[in-house]
Amino acid sequence: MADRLDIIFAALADPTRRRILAMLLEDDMAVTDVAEPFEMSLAAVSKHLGLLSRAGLISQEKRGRVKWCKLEPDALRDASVWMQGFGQFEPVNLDAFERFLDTELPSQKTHNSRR
Amino acid sequence: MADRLDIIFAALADPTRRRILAMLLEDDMAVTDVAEPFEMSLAAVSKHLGLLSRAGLISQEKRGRVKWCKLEPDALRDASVWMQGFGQFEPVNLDAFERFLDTELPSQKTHNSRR
DNA sequence: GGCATATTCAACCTATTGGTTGACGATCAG
DNA sequence: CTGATCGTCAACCAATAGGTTGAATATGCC
Repeated sequence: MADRLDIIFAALADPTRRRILAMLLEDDMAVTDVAEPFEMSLAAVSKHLGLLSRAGLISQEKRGRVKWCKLEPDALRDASVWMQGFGQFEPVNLDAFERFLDTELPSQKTHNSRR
Repeated sequence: MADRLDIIFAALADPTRRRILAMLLEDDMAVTDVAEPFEMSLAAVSKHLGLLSRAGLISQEKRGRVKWCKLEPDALRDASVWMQGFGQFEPVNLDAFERFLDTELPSQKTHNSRR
């Protein structure tokens, strides 16, 4: 009964998960590497990734011991369509997006080791 | 500490609240009229409206006994900017939006009495 | 004043969320 | 085989979300 949009918006409503998505925007990452910059247990991050995966926002593929996480931006299209129906939004302002990334990715250390 | 985007996305993650927003897209409405099509108490709808208001997605203005609810589509801009940074979304597909409205506004009886 | 209407508040209940820890299964390296 | 690494699972916990009901507060009508 829970609508697809319910799940997508709920997934986006958490700052940890939005930060993960922003990280994956740069590159695919292993679960352990995703978890590294967060001050919480690996299990907690694993749960967040499970939520993102169930929402279709990322996909996960296991190769060997390592499970790679990949951003699936297509899943945002439904939500984006829904939202844009409400407003005559200005043409996309990428600068504003950069500002969001800056606030949500503090202390931008480059991880993505071991590919 | 709860980010503005947290609150906006959380507000959008509930089907009742999305349906309310879609209703307000047509016209401003009094709290009682907003609540009418829902199978839940007035207090519950009032809480939902409070959440939407705190998220900035609607504004509420009391005139006499009646509190009028008004859509504030501007508040969606931040979230929209965030999302669009992730994808090269096709130009807005209004037909898709209409489909969402159909699924989220079942049995479209026209309320908006007593203005 | 006295009653009806519009809306919120307060207390409560249950389910879900976001986190923890410890044990576990899989896979790779030596 | 042994041991380390990768990731999930299960059980638990505190806080929040979404709903209820009943009382309370405004306001409008006669």
